[in-house]
Amino acid sequence: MSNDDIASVLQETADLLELTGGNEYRARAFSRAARSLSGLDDAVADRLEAGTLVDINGIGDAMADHVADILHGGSFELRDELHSAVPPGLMDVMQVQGLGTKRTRRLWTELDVTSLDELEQAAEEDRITTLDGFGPKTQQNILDNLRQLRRYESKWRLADAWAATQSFLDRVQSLEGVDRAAITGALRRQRATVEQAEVLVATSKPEGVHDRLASHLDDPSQTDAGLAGHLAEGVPVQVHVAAPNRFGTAWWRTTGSSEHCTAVEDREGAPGDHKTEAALYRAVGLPVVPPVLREGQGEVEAGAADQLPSLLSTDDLD
DNA sequence: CACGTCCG
DNA sequence: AGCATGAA
DNA sequence: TTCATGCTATCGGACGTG
Repeated sequence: MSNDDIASVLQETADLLELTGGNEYRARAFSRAARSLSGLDDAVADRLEAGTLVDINGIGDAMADHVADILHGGSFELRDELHSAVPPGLMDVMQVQGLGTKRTRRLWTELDVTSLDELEQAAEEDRITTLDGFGPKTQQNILDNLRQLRRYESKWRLADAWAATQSFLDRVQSLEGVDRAAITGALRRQRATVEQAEVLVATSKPEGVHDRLASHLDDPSQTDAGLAGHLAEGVPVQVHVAAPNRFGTAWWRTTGSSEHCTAVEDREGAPGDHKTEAALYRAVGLPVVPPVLREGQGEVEAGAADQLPSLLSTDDLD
């Protein structure tokens, strides 16, 4: 449990307090405590141990107790109480840009909006403008921002998914039977957002590898080409398993995009088994196409004409 | 223009 | 809720 | 040291509303 994790529980409590119409100054106290903790250099757990938590601005005896509870069980009494007093969907409503605790509370109490769906419906039926202080622009902004939010729900930012996957890889690579493990899929293509992480594992003796991999995943399940589950950080992950002698082909195939793969296959048909991507591209008469370019945007034609753009790399920095 | 609300 | 201050 | 009391609570900019 990182400092930021603890801080977000406190901030959530502040929001819940305002959402339920509680004392706004009490809510601010939780906000301030959250801010102090997220900007703290040392680990909160250490501070708690040393008893120096109360030295921090905005943290007194009561708040320190709450923090201890959070560290121990992920939550604390007040927060649990407030949580059960608020419809679960209301927290989603607050994620809409332009909706804070005040407006969300009014939508809830005056229009019975308790979820994104109900919010959308209210806006479409022009009911939001019936509220004092909510005009046509506000209603339209709500609708726009709600749809914007929908486009990114179940999407992970590249950097977050990448970091989570990397720490999974670090553990997986040393597993018995794992010759090699690599990031693949949209994540390898460095898409700005990804729906899931994908990892390719090469193994020469598949027996038992599935189980060992599964033990590092949350809610693991068997799939056609390997297994699926969630990383500790909550990112959905697809683990593909392949024999080493066709690692290159599997890596290429799982990296995609499907448009890129189709474009390659349109030249020479489906590639055979290759150990490396370099061998695969050589076999189809193309230079190795960097993963970021494999989007089916003409990179195959460009490669065939030896016209691939040269990408910037960290080496280009002074 | 004054006020409330949201955001960072 | 935190914090400062003063009393028990 | 503990307890009781009273005072305080981030802030500036942007935007929409009436």
